[in-house]
Amino acid sequence: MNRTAVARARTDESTVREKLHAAAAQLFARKGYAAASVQEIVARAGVTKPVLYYHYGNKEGIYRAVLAAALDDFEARVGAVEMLAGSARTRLHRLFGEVFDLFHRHLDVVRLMHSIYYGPPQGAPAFDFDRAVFRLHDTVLKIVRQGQKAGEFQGDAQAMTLALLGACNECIDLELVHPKMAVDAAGFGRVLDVVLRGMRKKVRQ
Amino acid sequence: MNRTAVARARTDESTVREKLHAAAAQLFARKGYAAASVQEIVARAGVTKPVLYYHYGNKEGIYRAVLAAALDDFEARVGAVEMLAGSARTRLHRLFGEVFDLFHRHLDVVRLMHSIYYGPPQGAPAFDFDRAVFRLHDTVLKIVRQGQKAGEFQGDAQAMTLALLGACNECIDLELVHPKMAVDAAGFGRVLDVVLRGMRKKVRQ
DNA sequence: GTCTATACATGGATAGAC
DNA sequence: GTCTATCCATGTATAGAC
Repeated sequence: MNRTAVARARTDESTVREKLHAAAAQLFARKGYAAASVQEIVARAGVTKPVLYYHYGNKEGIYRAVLAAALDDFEARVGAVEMLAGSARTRLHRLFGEVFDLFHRHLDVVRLMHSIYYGPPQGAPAFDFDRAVFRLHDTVLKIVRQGQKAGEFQGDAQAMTLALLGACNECIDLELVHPKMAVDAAGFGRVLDVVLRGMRKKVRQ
Repeated sequence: MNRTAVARARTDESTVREKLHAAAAQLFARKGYAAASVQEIVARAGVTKPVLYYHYGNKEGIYRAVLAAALDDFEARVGAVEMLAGSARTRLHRLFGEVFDLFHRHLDVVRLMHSIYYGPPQGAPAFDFDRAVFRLHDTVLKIVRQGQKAGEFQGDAQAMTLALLGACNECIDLELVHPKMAVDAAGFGRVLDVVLRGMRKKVRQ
């Protein structure tokens, strides 16, 4: 039984790094980069300032660590759904269902990323979100094109991709701003279906 | 010729209030509320701090003035398009065309509002964006329902409204983040058409 | 690795002269 | 109405002891 295992076994104690990471994630998400102070982060983690600077170098360091961890998680999810079988329509439903669900369970982090990505740089260090965003975009576009080749869809692939992503973003945004009025997974499915209906190829009846 | 007219006639001089307003609008939009300092605002306006506090009370005062002016402008536009004639499809195209165009010409302000509305409260005073957002949402929903009654559309009115708004937001967001890849008005029209196609009622052929 | 104490900068806001 | 000078709180970051 080494030292790490001993530390892990204690009461509810995780390592200091983990506590700092968790505290920073919550505060950055709830207050934004500028408004979340180092003082508050260390207070919530139950340590003092030098501990944070020892482990993460500076405020920017722990900020990057938090964002990177969240994005890695997101990419792993998308990657997992990417290689499923089935019709293009089914796979798009699965993909967006997964994304909707993931965002739904991490609204705070989504809110933070959203404001950093789309909003003015609020004194926050630049961070590369594009990799993850492009990943999702390209995955959707790929499935749409496969659907075209298979004769499922017709129309402008880029326009269809944007319409699909827009439907997803709109439902997430609604949840961010008016949780009471937000749609659930079924409601999101109906919004998605409006778009999918506009994509499908007409068949002689 | 009164005193105001004389002041207006001078070189490029507008009133001090107007210069402060313009400087604040730019800086809030480019840096966010917290990161835009009073010092920078007054420097850009070519005056000193007490002037700002004399005219607007405090930082929050000029911030509210900037946002209120922008929202009033937006609501006036939506109101103007609201009472047009034509098919539901045509009116939706006109409405979103107007909104897309307006946002396009004020990207900085849109960016600011976006981050305040969807993002974490970055130390910024609370501000009521809901009035304007609901206004657009309700206008779209109303036209959609009229389209249903007229036999133009079929389906879930709420889902269709969200799909339309999502298409619009997606194109604006794209412009905010990747101007190079952004779609123009025609491209936006195509995205809108994907959704509208999914809304329309099938006719026997 | 973690603490106390502190240096140092910035930012919001005001007093008081003009 | 506008200026100069200044107050004071907060925030990032570090020195140095343990």
